[in-house]
Amino acid sequence: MAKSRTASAQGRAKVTAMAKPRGGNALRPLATKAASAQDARKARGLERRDAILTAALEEFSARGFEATRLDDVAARARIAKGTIYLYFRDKETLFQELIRAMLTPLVGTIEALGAADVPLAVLADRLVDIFVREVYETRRKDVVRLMITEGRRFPKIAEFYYREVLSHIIGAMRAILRRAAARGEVPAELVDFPQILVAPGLVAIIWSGLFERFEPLDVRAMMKTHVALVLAARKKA
Amino acid sequence: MAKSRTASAQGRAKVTAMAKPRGGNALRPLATKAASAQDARKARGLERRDAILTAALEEFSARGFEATRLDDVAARARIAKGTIYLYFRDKETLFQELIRAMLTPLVGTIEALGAADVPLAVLADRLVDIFVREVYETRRKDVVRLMITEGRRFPKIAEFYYREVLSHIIGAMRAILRRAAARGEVPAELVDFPQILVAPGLVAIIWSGLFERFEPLDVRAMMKTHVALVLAARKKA
Amino acid sequence: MAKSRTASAQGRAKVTAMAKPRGGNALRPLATKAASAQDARKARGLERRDAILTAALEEFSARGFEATRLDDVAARARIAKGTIYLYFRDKETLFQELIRAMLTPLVGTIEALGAADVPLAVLADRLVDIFVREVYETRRKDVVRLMITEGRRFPKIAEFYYREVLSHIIGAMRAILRRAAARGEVPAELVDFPQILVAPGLVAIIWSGLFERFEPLDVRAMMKTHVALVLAARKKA
Amino acid sequence: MAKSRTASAQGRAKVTAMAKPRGGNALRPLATKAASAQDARKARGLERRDAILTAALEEFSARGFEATRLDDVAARARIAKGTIYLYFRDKETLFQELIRAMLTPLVGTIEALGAADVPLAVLADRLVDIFVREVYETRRKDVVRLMITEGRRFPKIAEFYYREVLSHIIGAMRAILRRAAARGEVPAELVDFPQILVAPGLVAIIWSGLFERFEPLDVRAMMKTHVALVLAARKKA
DNA sequence: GATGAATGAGACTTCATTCAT
DNA sequence: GATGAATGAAGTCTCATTCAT
Repeated sequence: MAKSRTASAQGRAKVTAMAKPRGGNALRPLATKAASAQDARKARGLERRDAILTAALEEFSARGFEATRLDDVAARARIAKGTIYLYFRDKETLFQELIRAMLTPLVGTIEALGAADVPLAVLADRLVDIFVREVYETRRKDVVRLMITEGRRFPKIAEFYYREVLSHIIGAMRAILRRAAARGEVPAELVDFPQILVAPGLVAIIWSGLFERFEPLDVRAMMKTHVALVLAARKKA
Repeated sequence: MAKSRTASAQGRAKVTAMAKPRGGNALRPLATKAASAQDARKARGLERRDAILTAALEEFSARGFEATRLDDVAARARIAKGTIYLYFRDKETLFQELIRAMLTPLVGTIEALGAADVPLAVLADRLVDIFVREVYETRRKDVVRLMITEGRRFPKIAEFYYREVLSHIIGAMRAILRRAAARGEVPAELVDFPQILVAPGLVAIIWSGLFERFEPLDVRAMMKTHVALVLAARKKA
Repeated sequence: MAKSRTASAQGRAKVTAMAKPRGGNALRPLATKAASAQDARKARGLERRDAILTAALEEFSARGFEATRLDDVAARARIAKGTIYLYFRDKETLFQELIRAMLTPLVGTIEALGAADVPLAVLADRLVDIFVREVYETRRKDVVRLMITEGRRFPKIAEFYYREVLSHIIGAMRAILRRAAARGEVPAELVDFPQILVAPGLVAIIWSGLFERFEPLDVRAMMKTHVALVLAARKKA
Repeated sequence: MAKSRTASAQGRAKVTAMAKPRGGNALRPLATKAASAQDARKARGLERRDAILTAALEEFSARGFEATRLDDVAARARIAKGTIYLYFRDKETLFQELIRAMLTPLVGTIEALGAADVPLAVLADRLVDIFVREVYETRRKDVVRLMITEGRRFPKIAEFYYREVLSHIIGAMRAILRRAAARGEVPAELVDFPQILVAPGLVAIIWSGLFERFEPLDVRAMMKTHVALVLAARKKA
């Protein structure tokens, strides 16, 4: 005589209609105008794929992997349930592809950053700006959040994320810190913990999802403060 | 194919095996020796409750809320599945009670800290030590992680956590920072972002769950480095 | 806009109520009166199991493995769908257990027959009788039919059937034929093809399922004729 | 995210690969050289139909009706899934047409046999030979097997099979037996059970699908033994 | 005619919750 | 209080069938 699984499953609004999958998003570079009929079909397919990924991101972000129903993803993407399976083997693959698709483009950007040999003060400002504009204020924030919240149950994704994204970020940070330390801009020990540099960003992402409504957080200001803190420590050395 | 439903339920075998719910855990202050038979019964009940909570923590931590089966919780607690419902209304309540039970004791400790009027250098060491010993190296780390990973789907818990725990921590931190700033120990802007102080701790918790296997992290060292960073920034002011 | 999968799926009557799972059937030797409450529970469980097996046999026989819905099996067994999974891992296992449960008891009987050293004329009569009474006129006929119709998609069952049942039957037949041939009761070549002895039985089972309505078949008479044929051939030798 | 649905469907690529529907198979008498363009088109259509039927036979044989996916049939026939529906109303019709197409040509052959007035010894040899060469060693064996395994769920096919094939075979056998009995070649009772004559053939077909791998069976030898048995019985009369 | 992307009904299976014992 | 068998709602995935191109 079970009635409903979890009370939290209530109040889930049926998605009746959604905005047409927004034009140029980050899921795919840019589809040049399709020339032939075959290309048109392929383009249509990619469009669908993107629509699914976009819908999936929203649902997964809102409810988490397990609680998300493919029915809802389909409704949000304005397609039939079965269509999802034309593009993704199963729910798990959809999730993984989502993470992959959203994070892959980041890698290039990051790599570039590590290479630039400019004063930390300048670079830090740039980093903060990129983080806020390219991650925090976009859907990528949700992907990072998903990574944090679901990563444990998807070791493969965690590995992918570590290998393809995080290790690069960490590597870039370390390179930056090493040069900064050499110039006396930061304490040498910091080189061992690039995570410290990233920490406020992650905390901001977590905070925004859980506590924003109780106490808003000015991310940019926080990160600037943090940067200032790091830079201020140099004098000591 | 005898239909004997007649046999009365006399000699019902006791639960095959009952794990002695581990001695002094953090779920309950201390059960003073039960005096009367009634107390004994009550104590037994509390023991059960604790066993369930402990088992639940392990399962929830390992799989997340949705993916956790009460079957497994019951098995781990060495009780029957139905018994869980004698102590908790439903799965969601169990989860909430778990968070509550584990985090409540923390509050007192934190409040105390905010009050102590000692140099930040001393206090910071103490805080790091408490965090590592009382959170990071205990199951409370898992609770914090659960808070992070599941909080979004349990606004009530997020609220409880914010109200009962986080706001106190933040408040204490702010008080500490205010005094430290007054003494010129830290830049004044830091008072607005106590989150920065906590960030490395959270990052460590997340890191430990996702990437430890790829790249281990020395939490204590990282936090000391962070503290040093914060303290080093004072000179500037 | 798919409408329905297969036209043949129509006209499937909903099983609203079924006769109480018949008393002493072949699925289980005999449940001696349950003594304790625990025994009662166990007995109840076996009863359920049998009810499921019985219902499954009927559904599988009527529609084949794939076309059978566990929903219907459950309805026929007067239990909830989920209950099936308390007794059988999945649909396939249910099917296999069904075959196993029904055929296993046969083995003993067969072994006994091969041992008896009596004139073929006598033995053959006995065999025919056993086949008709123990197989053809019982649900075991359906099991044999299922073996024939589904065996190809269940190599494991085919193997089980061959190893546990068929090879014994064939072996017994061969032993019987060998002795009969030695006595000059049958041509020696027959020893190489015990299948010939069994063939009319199988054909009868197939016939009964497919063509009975067009042209009834008197199994017993056919088998007697066949036996007579085999015995008549002896004179030649 | 280009939305170019504008491109017209001009140069649609032809099917990647088109298997030359095996030359002279049994599905169709003989396609006389197509004379006009219209005939060519029709011939092309028949070719397609045959390719589908051939593919269907293989898939149905391997997996049974329900478990066969039209996707697989299409892939095997090297056509698009939708094309199947240009030639057959639905899956069930495809199945029925398949049986029909394969069995119809047999009928003539059988009728002829019943008419020949030769000694049973001669005729029987001929029958065995025809069975082995025309059925057992061809795909028709699979059709007969399908008839046996799926017939129950397709009463219409069973009826067709009985009416168009089986009754003719039975009739022919009966005629043969009647004449043979009149000549004293077989016991008179056999006339009532022509099934006995066919039984070893069916058993061989079943055996080949299920147990061949455990114990091979020499069909021709078995059938010869069986014929010898039947003929040997005459002396008695 | 041919294609194959899209659809959506349907079936298996899981598991939170209940309740007779 | 405790048990664990039973329930049935719900979700994932499949695949026959349709239809725009």
